[in-house]
Amino acid sequence: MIAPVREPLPGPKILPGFGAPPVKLSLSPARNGHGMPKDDRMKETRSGKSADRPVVVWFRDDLRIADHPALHHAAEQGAPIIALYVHDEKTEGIRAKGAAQKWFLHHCLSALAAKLDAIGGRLDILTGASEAVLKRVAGATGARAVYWLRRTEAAERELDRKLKTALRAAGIEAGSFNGNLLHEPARLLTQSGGPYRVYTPFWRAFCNTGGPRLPLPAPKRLTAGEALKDTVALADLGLLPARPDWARGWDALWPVGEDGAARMLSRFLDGGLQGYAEGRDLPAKDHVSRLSPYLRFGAISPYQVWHAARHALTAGMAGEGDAGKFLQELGWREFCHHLLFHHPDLASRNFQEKFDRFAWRDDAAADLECWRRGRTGYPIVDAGMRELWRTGYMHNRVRMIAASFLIKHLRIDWREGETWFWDTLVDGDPASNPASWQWVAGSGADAAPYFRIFNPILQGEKFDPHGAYIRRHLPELAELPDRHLHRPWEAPKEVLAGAGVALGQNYPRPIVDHARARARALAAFKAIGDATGTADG
DNA sequence: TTTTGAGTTGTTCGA
DNA sequence: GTCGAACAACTCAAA
Repeated sequence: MIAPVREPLPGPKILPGFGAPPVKLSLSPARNGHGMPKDDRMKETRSGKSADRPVVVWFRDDLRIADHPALHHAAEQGAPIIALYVHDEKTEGIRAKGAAQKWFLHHCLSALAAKLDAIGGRLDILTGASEAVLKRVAGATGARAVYWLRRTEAAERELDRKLKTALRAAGIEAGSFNGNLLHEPARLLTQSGGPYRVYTPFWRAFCNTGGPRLPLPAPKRLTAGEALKDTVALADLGLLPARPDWARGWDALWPVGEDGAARMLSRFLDGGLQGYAEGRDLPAKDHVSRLSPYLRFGAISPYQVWHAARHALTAGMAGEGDAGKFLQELGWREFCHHLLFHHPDLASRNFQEKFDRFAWRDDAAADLECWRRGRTGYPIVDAGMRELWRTGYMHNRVRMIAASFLIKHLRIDWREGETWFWDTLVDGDPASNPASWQWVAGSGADAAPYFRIFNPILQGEKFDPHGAYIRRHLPELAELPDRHLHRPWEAPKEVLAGAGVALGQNYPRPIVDHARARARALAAFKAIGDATGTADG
């Protein structure tokens, strides 16, 4: 069980605006489907023997050495390797990482550097606009090739496309590999040739593709290329919070890098997977994998996770139902990336256009702040928001409850919630975060029906029946008996006094009444449903 | 082409 | 207390 960090945290770290304007992109042509670059031709335009010229491996959201097709391919060639990370805050349209993500990123980079060191390599860090940096490095070192793993975000793909063109024009091989996704979003399509919009058919189609390849081994030995000029120390990137250090204690929650990911994985397979199908809904229990931030930064690959779970199943460590449910969660990660790939403005724009008419409240700043701080008066919501604030993580079931509350009870635009999660979650993911928020809002593909409005009281009673999760994160309510814990405002005065709860003082009264909020939400959703309706009430 | 069945995670109300 | 139906209509995927 992971103990919470009791450190109170400071105000908002960053509140970026909603995403940059969508970038128009041309889809790259079909690839060969084997994770290999589609153009492997060697180009000899520089002097010197090809084998002496270094290969640049550009690390991005794939901070590992095992099961890394780009590194693997480079290492097989025996050339000196320049392992490069570019801290890019310059390229336009690339979404700035949230504060909690930066903390996680820092530690992944640190761990990757150590991993590379141990096999004779070296991680170099540079800052600047990626395209310019890569071109400069490739030119200065006389690199023969640059390899990387593909990403999903539109601006990043556009960057990669431009870089690829520029490198090839300069006679340098440019190879992109698939290593972060189990499927190729451009290739897994419906029979009519379009992208999937519904999860179940997507998953069925994926399962019919024959299953993911086996993970690649980490290289045993590398030769590091010559040191680069102008490299930056990791500590100087400013990824860690300084004063106050709101992440104090997080290293106990999140063991770093690939080794940390492996520990999390085996902890989960040993203890959490058995009973996952039911246990994953109980936030007080430890039946979730907590692999999301590691997958987000590529400290572990989905191939490694997939095969580990399959192995646990065949070894009898888990039942078909439990393992299947867990694999499906990997499937949801794939589906979210599928959606982002085909809908680049997923984070900024309603997937269903009719939601552009939804009557979000624009005078709700105070309620939004209550939600962020975990002061809504609904214990399960507040416990989740405090868990997020203190640990950089929130249990999946509680994410849905908290998100539903913001959208439906407070009628605050889902993009406000998405932005907050992006900044505060260590696993803030460019695909999963917006896709999930749209799913809850009902504006997404394959969305929840409009009438599915979580009752925060019932959800608490159902999934945290003894309040262990609430007590953990809301110590001010810890002494309340179970039957009043999920609705303290209904508790008799003497019970509240006996538990040391002073409503309105050390714990807030509900900021909205559930029944009324539900009725208003239903009306607002109904209003956008009318084809001719104008949702101006 | 047309048709058909289905769609992650809920709640409330009345019998 | 338990159970089933109602809660919109629509769009997607596949037959």
